[in-house]
Amino acid sequence: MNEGERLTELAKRRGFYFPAADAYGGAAGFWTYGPQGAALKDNIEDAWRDRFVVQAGHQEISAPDVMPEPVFEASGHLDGFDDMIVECGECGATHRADHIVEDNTDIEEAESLPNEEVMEIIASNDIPCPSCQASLADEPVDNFNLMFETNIGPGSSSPGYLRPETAQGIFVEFPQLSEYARNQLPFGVAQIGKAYRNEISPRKSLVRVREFTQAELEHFVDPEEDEPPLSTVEDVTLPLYSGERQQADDGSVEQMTVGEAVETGVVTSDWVAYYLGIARDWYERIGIDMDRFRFRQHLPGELAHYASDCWDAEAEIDGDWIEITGFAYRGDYDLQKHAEYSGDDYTVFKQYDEPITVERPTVDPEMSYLGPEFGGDAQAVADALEQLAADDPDAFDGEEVSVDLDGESVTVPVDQTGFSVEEITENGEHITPHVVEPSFGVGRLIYTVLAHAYTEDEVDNETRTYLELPPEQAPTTVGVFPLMDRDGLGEYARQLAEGLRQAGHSVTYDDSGAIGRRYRRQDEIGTPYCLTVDYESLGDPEGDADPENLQTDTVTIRERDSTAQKRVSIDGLAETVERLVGGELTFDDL
RNA sequence: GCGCUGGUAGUGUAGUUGGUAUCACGUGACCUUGCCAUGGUCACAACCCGAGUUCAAAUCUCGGCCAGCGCACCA
Repeated sequence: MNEGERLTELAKRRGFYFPAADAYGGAAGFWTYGPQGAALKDNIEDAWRDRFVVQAGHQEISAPDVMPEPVFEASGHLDGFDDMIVECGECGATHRADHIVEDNTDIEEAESLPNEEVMEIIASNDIPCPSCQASLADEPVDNFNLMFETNIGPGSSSPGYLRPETAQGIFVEFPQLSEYARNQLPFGVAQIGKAYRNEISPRKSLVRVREFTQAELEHFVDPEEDEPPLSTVEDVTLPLYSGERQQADDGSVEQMTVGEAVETGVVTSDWVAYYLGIARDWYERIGIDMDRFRFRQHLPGELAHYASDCWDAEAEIDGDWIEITGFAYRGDYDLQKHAEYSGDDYTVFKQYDEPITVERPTVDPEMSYLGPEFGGDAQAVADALEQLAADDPDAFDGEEVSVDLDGESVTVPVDQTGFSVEEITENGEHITPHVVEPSFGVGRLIYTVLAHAYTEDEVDNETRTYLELPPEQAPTTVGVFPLMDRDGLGEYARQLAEGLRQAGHSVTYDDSGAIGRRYRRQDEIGTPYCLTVDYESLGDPEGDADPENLQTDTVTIRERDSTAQKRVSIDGLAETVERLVGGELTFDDL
């Protein structure tokens, strides 16, 4: 079994995740998180929230999963997510119609052409099926949209779509969100939520699915003035796999600090570099193996149309590199689009330190002259004069001024134009913010964390499987066991478990079978600590304990990774466990 | 979406001249067990779905669904 298979088996057996609706044959690309998986997902989301919202001083929102069509017309998903496909009647292979047209003709951007035209181009150019060379001349060109479509309300007059990314829910609400940020750049808005893509072929359990959770941050910045606090991350070492490195033969990763990456220009955007640094430490915190991790730069050909520089965080599993986060500098693309399509204001007013006075040439044409002189063209002449004043105020220096009207030059006396140069005080300007976007795939993070946490070792000549999860991420914090369920050990342990639960810990109580078996159960779900109530806890002088030195009201605490045990007092135990989980205390300190 | 391979208790598996299913782990109960999958007894639990062939289908045929891999796809 390879890593992925072992993980899938463990995930199903122990309740991390499994195919959804299996009773009805299931549906490809949909997974249910079981009790352990849902808890792990919550913990990872909480850790993300802690770092990218709370510590970063950003705000979190929750937008709808369904949005009306115009949102996706503006975002470009309606066209961009809509693939033109043509199916070969001979071999049945499906191809991107626009791609084969681009490959076989001089036409670029075939995607923007209507389907019928693409079909005609295929026929008239005799483009064959790339798989079997059969003629595609009479094959219809169809659309396949990766977005799930639905209807809002009765009938089909109001189409809606399940969002293919959470980001648009932030962009579309920018005017309101900006208001909440008191219109002060920079500010960040985060969202953790579901996104949906009707993928052609879901693969590799949680890696490519049709419904998934994204954790996205949209950091809105003033491109002219705002700088990331690079000094806080400049010494963080990044494993960078630049475009240049990818094209070189050895294809090796280069270890470089954030500071060096910015200085040498390997990462062109300071903002992206900043987030790579933040994210790298965060990945380590949630348990991703930094020896199986890299940041890969998008090659020029794979860059999205809106992005200038883009890096993916990738993790290695079974020799494959899986994208777990995309870091994009999206510029002002998204806000511009929504401004254009909605007509609303997606800018921020940026006040100057000092108001500035500018000279602005203006015209105030004498319409009672232009009207009789130019008739129906009078307004066009006035507009042309206004444009000329802005472009070339010197043209108004003489007695007459000429403007171009539909290729014809017309002349107007300057004294009829009302030309003047006004002094105007400007207090600031409207700018469209740029956006820096780290976008995390939560399911893929879970998959990676589990794969990297999966460990086997040997205890007393037996193979032991355990998940080396950081205590903070572990679905269950502590297992509580009586050594045996008799002589009051069980009652004592149940009370202990209850007390820990009331203190907010995620506790599993288990009195079934031998103690070793119970430890192994917890090992497999990554529970970092187990507490065992034994006879010494009760003050029973029988057995192993030194009767002269009985430590009543103590329990043993066992560490998952080392299987080492220590004896701790039940006084303040909830707090001790909390400090262990929080990393303020190590097991060795006990 | 195409192709290849596969689908048997919760998990991993055995099982082709067609006759209702093997083993292990697991789960539960009881006994044993004074700290790392103890031993014992008992119990629970499966042939992916549908159609066809047949007296009879886990087994043969067809279709579907699902999984893994390859191709394609991944604004």
